[in-house]
Amino acid sequence: MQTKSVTIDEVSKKANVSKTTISRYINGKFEYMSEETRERIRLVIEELEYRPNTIARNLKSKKSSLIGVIVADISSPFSSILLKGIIDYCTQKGFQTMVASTNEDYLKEREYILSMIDRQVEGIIINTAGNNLEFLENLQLKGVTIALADRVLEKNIFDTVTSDNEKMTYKVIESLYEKGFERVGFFSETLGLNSTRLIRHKCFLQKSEQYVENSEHLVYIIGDEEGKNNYTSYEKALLSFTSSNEKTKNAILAVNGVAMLNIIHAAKKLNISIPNNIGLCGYDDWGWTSLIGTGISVVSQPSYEIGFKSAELIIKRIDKGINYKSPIYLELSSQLIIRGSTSLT
Amino acid sequence: MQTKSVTIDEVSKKANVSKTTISRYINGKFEYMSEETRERIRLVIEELEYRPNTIARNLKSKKSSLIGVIVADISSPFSSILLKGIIDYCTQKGFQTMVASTNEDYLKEREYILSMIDRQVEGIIINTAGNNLEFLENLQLKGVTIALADRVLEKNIFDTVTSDNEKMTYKVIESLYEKGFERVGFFSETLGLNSTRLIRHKCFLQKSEQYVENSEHLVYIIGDEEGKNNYTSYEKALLSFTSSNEKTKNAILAVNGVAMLNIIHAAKKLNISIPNNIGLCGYDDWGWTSLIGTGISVVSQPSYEIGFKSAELIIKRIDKGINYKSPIYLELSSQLIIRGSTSLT
DNA sequence: ATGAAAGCGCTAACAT
DNA sequence: ATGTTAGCGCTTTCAT
Repeated sequence: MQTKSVTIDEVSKKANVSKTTISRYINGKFEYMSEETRERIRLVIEELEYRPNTIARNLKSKKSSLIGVIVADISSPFSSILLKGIIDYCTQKGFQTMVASTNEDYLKEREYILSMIDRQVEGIIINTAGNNLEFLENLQLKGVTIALADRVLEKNIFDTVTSDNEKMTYKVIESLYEKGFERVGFFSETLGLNSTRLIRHKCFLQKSEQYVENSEHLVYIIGDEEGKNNYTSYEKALLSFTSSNEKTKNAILAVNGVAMLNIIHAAKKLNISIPNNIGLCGYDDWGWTSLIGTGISVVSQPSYEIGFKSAELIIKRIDKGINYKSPIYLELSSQLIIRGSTSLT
Repeated sequence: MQTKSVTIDEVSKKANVSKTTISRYINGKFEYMSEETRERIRLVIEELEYRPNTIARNLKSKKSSLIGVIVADISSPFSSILLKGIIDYCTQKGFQTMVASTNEDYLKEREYILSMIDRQVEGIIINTAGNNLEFLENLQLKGVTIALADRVLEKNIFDTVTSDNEKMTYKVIESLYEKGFERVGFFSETLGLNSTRLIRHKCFLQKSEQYVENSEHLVYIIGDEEGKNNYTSYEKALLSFTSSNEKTKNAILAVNGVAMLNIIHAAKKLNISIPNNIGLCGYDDWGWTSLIGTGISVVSQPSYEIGFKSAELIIKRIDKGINYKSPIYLELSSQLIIRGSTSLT
């Protein structure tokens, strides 16, 4: 891209020293040269506007100061906050980030990861689309530094930062039934390989058993596939849920912010009032949740902190070398925020 | 990071050919070798799991297939959609992206841009924090390929993709007065160097003159500095606006989605009903805008397309070489969506 | 305090 | 159809 750029050679000639000395200068090893030389080099570099070629330095030194970041869906607010956490920490530590988005495709995930390794990234933070346990394990065995952000794989294999999904899912369901709701439905897009959705789903089933007979039929999956509990739209699912038992007090737990938004849209279209006709609670506390109706109750996730911490973990791992001890698993706390959408009057 | 990686040398030895032939193979120049050799190389590469070192290839070839992306605030939904557009196009064209966020700091912007150039990116897409006209012009003169996304600098210097801010600002103000509002206030965070805010502000003043005497005093800036029209919080500004003239029908134009959200929060806190006590209209149509109250009227911006197109522009520029013709300026269309927040009954 | 020389892993001009 | 050779721009021994 540069028409022609200044190299270390030109600088060394103009400053009348060897490339070695220039190299020492740009690496801050001033002990190896006289005050005078140092100053002369400084001036020449300034004059020529010399900037070392990072690519060339990397090739030789094997240090790229690059962290790869793989997110499953860059357009979701969750990812953008996660990314901010990651980038903030990395920048602060002198690392740059390469970002890719897999659109929930685990094959793309593999492709992007390999491609980043080819670029000599020093570590990779992954918000995984799933299904890549073996693939990632192999990479780690080969010396690739990996950290998982938000979405988990088997514990004790990778450094992982996530949130307390189990605990909060139990808590939110308990809270709903204790408030007096008699049926709590679980609404989600296709669970797929998404660990977060899978965990919330599993905990939903487990916890619901304390309160209802058959929790399976309270699950509503919105997606394209055939199968039981499977609907093609939020409206259909919502209609099915509300009509299947009109005499009980019903509430919905939405698997994430996107699902929650879709449910609110569907409810509005169907003229179903929240919380008068149905209660609603979800995950993700984005700026608007308190403004819709009497406010939507949510589990507020520490998205930024998950990003920040995962970056911290990976950079520490890089600094100390890969084998200093077993994987670290961090579970950050979410917060249950109760608003009007779950009040029974 | 890799414990030790396979190089072209090992492959060439194991395959009993020269490095050149391997190089030809990995660059797809199969015309230069026999079917037999080709197959032999294929097998060796597979066996050794050889992957070419991108860093080394870049150093020699001067092609990094990397696009730098600088956004002003990565945590804003606007940026994340913009980014998605950029990354989608780049990925599709075989480019990878390096992302940095300046937090609206033009000095950081400079730093990150230089650092990306040091990494030999082939082009840089910038959502500029402002104030870097001269800096960027100089870089472009030196051969750096630059495209601006959303925020503009002087026209006809850089490839630029933005939206029709002037037109839509006129249109939204016209629409408000035509609906019967008698005073339209303009609410914004500190304008700073943000071209989008500055343009909307300028157009607000211009257009408002058609309808009111002194449009200057209808501007409410929320920020830390001292100065006229300057408030420390949205609540104070809102209170000042509403109380300064209680007999007229008032409406607010919020400079962007974030400001809009803040105004709604403030109105709620102050028990000011939208639109009964005050009309509201903003920019950015994020999923929730139709769900708050009777819906918030907005100018919906083509954020994804701005990202996508700016990536297209820069990659075309890269492919054809820097000087093929004068800068391209693209203004994509926004859409005015009228909802309940601007109805006068 | 400074430099010469040998690479890092690859590409490409120029053989043959 | 294949190889030799000379780098890309830097870092890093090993000398002096």
